[in-house]
This record gives sequence, structure tokens and C-alpha cells, in this order.
Amino acid sequence: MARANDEAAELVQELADLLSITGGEAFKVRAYEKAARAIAGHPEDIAALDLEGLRRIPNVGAAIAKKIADYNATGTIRQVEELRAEIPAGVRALTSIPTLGPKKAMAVYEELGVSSVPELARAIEDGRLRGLRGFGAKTEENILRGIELMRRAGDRVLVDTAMGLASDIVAALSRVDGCRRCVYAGSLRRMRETIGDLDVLAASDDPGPIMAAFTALPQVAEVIARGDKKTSVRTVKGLQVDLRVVPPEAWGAALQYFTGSRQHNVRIRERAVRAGLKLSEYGLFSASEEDGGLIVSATEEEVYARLGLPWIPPTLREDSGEIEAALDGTLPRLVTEEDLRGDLHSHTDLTDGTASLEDMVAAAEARGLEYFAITDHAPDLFMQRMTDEKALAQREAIRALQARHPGMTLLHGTELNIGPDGGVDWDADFLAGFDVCVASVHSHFTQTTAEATRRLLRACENPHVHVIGHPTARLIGRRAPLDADWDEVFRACARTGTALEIDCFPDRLDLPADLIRRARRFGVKFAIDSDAHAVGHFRNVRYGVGTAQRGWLTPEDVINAWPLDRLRAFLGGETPA
DNA sequence: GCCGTTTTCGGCCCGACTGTTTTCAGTCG
Repeated sequence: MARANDEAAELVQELADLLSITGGEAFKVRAYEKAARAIAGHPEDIAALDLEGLRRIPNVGAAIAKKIADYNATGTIRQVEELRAEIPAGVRALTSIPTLGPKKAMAVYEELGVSSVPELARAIEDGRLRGLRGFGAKTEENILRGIELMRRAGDRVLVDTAMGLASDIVAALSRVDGCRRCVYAGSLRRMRETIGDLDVLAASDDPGPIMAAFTALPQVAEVIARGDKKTSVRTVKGLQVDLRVVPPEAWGAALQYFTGSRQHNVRIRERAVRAGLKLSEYGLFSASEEDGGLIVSATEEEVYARLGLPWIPPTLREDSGEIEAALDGTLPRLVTEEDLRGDLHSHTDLTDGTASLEDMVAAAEARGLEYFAITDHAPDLFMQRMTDEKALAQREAIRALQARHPGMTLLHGTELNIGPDGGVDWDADFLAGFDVCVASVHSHFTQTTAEATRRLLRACENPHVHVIGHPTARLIGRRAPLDADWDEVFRACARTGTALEIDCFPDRLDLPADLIRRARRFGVKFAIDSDAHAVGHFRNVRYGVGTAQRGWLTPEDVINAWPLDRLRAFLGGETPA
């Protein structure tokens, strides 16, 4: 269910897009874009705000406030409807073709009447773009290739895929003579859940050999652009990788710049300008001095400090309030992988895991965990063939194994299945025998909002359910999230002391970061769980931690960052601290 | 269209690269 905020933000963004196509003033376009982001990220429900309340949203002034009020009253924005009548939806879609922006989209529409991606492809085949000002042979070729790329869709990859590729490239380039430093930056450093392209940054006084090594990498399928400072390639799997090489002394400014996000950087640069400075990837400079004197650029910390800000963790750099928090000293102390004392969701080969109980426990101990819960599936997932007897036998096995692992407390848990009506496997008496119960949705993903909400609420209200596992049940790029009234669910979690899981699997990352941040405002607690089905899956925890950080979580918010006795009190039903 | 620790008017982040043009517009990040 889309929130009013999201729908209104989408409309304002569409207004920005349509305005840029019709040649509207660039600053006005940018103002709409900024407002759209602010509306989407605003904690209050805009449906409940009057004009005065709407104006308190950052980057929303009198004009946009009126448009949102228009949306609240009518469900749409009049100016958007008018522009839609003028510009067919297909023309806006043209701008999603790489290398084709608003100007070219408008040109083909006005000159040739082209108003959809397939029409544009046909126009090129027919040679109708020839002679159009600004369109040469190369442009045609680029557009056709862009369309083909879009057809292959799924152009973003999961974070673990990107991380694997980035690690390989960084390792290879780090070996090149003269390469002083090399790291990945961009959305991967910010730990976004999917990655559209990789940004790799290197420091050297002699970029030539690094550029040469980069384009010669075995993963490279084609070179898109090649220069002294920047080279872009596409890998055999279709992912674009941009390499920037900067002088070593510019490292901090360059890393800050190429980490983004773009919106965060715009805000940072605005601060620089207001202070009479100029920030670029080469450093922070005095804007007034004739020689544009360099002030700092060696480290990110210096750059932020000179602008009156503490260093801001990359996972927060989305211009969603982190700069304001940095200014009033309220940046959160983000939870890290080292903060995690335990893991509350894992499987063994008793159900669908691939490793034995002994191997999973040994791997958990190698992670340095203080406590570790085995939570195999319960009988309602019929294919898992769990029975009461097997569960009880596993409990005995865990008690016996405990003696061999004195440094780590083993917990016997289970992952219950939340049925369509919110019921779970096993009755209260049997459930009471487990140390921890995770309950998750594994089927019936397309219920109505009311049904899905009622279902999750009932699970929360079950006193034996401690954690809701992968709460939205989404699979990134493959399955949509449950359509629940999440604010209602968050209220129930806070009320009943039920934690929400952040499942660390790269194709789940569930709860997603935006919902984590919303849930936190209700006082909900979280569990960052591996959901490991094999020893190797513990490696995914960093992605779950990244997601938690993007949701602004501190160790205080995460029950498996707590000492065991505090966790036990929480599981025992005491009201959350 | 928004905004203000110089401003209620006059600014608004900045640079790299491509492609199409003979000095620059468009796109991208």
C-alpha cells in the first residue's frame, strides 16, 4: 500500500520530469526534485497536514504545499494532469534510455512525433533521425544500444554480486605499479540494497598504467569511455564500472565525492559555497582567492571538519536528515558487525539447511558470538518434514553440544510459519519449550492490505512469538513485499515487545531500510539475523548490518547486540527497555 | 520554486566525457 507521502512525492517527481522535457527552468525542476525527496522521506503522514504543516517540510514552500494540498483533496495534482495531456507518458519513458535525456526526448517528439521507446527504435531503423540537429550516427547507435540494455532489464545487481566484482577489481588494480590506494565508493560503499554501477577510486600520480590494467581486466566486455582521469567499462555481465584516478593528495575529497549520494553531495557543496569555499573531487578550495587556494583534501574527516561537520558514515549519506543531525550533534552511533553478540535465526540439515548442527555451531563460535540460536522450520511447512519428536530430539542434541562450547550459549529456537490467518505451528504449551521463536510468512503473498495486516498483527500478539522473520517476505527483483499497513504493524510490535528481523540474505534484506527507519520511530526493536542455511551464509551479515545502518539503528535498537541476560528478559516478555 | 549566520532578491554544485560541431550542448554521476 503506497503511503500518501510516496504517491505525492511520485507526482511531484513526475512534475519535475515533465517540466524538464518541456524545457522548464532548470532550477525550478531541481526544486521539484528536492521537494519530492523531502516529501517521500517526511516522517509525518502528509494526508494529515494542512498548508502550514506542509510548508514545514524542508524544500516545500508555498507553491508546492498548495500542490500537495491539491493532491490531498483530489488524489492528483492539476499541473501534472495538464502536462500529461501535453506530453505523452511514452516521451517521459524515453528519458530512461541511457544517453537520452529530456532535450533529446523532446526533440524526437516534436520533430518526428515519436512518443514511445519502440517508436523511437523504429524511427532509427527507418533512418528518420538523420538530419535531426544534434543526432548523428553515433547518437543513433547509442540509443539503440541503450534500448537493448533496457530490454535486458534487471540492470541493477544485488549487493553481494557487486561486492564480489568490486573486491576483484580493487585487488587487481591495487597490484599495479604506482597505485597508492584503491577502494570502491559509490552506492556500494553506502550499502544500497541493489547496485546500478560500480565506482572504483584509485590514487596515483601516474594514471596511465592503472587505466590500462583496468580496461584489460578479464571481466571487461567493452570500454564505454576512456580518459586520463576517468574510464568507464561494461562488464561481460552488463554492469557498468567507472574508475576514477586522482592524485594521492586529493584522496579524501575524491572519496567523499565519489561515495555520494549525489543529493548528499549537493547539500555539502551548498554549505561550502555559503562559507565562501568551493568543494570538488580535488579538494576544498577558497572561492575568493585568485589562485583558488587549496584548503584540505587528504581525508574525508578533514573535508567534513572544515565545513563544520563531524565525519558522516557513508550508509547515512542520502540527504535524508543526516546533515541536520550532524549539525546538532545527534548523528546515531550506528550498529556495526562487531556489536552483534548473537544470531537468532539459523537452520541445520534437520530441515532445509545444508550443514550439520555441529558445523553450524562451530562456525558461529568462530564468528565470536556469545549466543547462537538454532531455529529450524516447524511442521506447517510440510516439505520440511519437521515433527514434535525431531524438535525435541534436536533440543537434547543442543544441550549435549553445549558442554563442548562453554564460551557460547546455545539457544533452541524455531522458525514458525505464519499462516494466512496469522496462526502459527504448535500450540502455546509446545512453543513455551523454545528459547526463541521467529515467525515468518512463507506463502500467500498477495493478500489484501487488511488481510496481510491482520495476519501480521495476530502473529505479533502471540506471546510466544519473539521475532517476525523477513517481515515483508519480499525477494528483491522477484517478489513484491506484502501489502500491509506497516505503521499498524509497527505499533503492534512496539506494544507487544515483538522484534522485527533484518534478514541478511542479499535478495531479502528484509525489513528494508526505509521501513526500519519508520519502525524505529514507533520504538520497535530489531534482530539482525543471518538466516544462515549454510556455514558460508554468515558472510551475509555485513549486508544486514549495512541495511540496519541505512535505517539509522544503534546497538540499543538491536536485541542481538544486547548482553544475553538483557536479551532473555526481552524474550521472557518483559516490556522493552 | 526555494531559501537566508552577508541576501526577502539573486542566487541555486561541479567536472568529465561524448558527439556534433567549429566553440558547445547534452548527458551523466
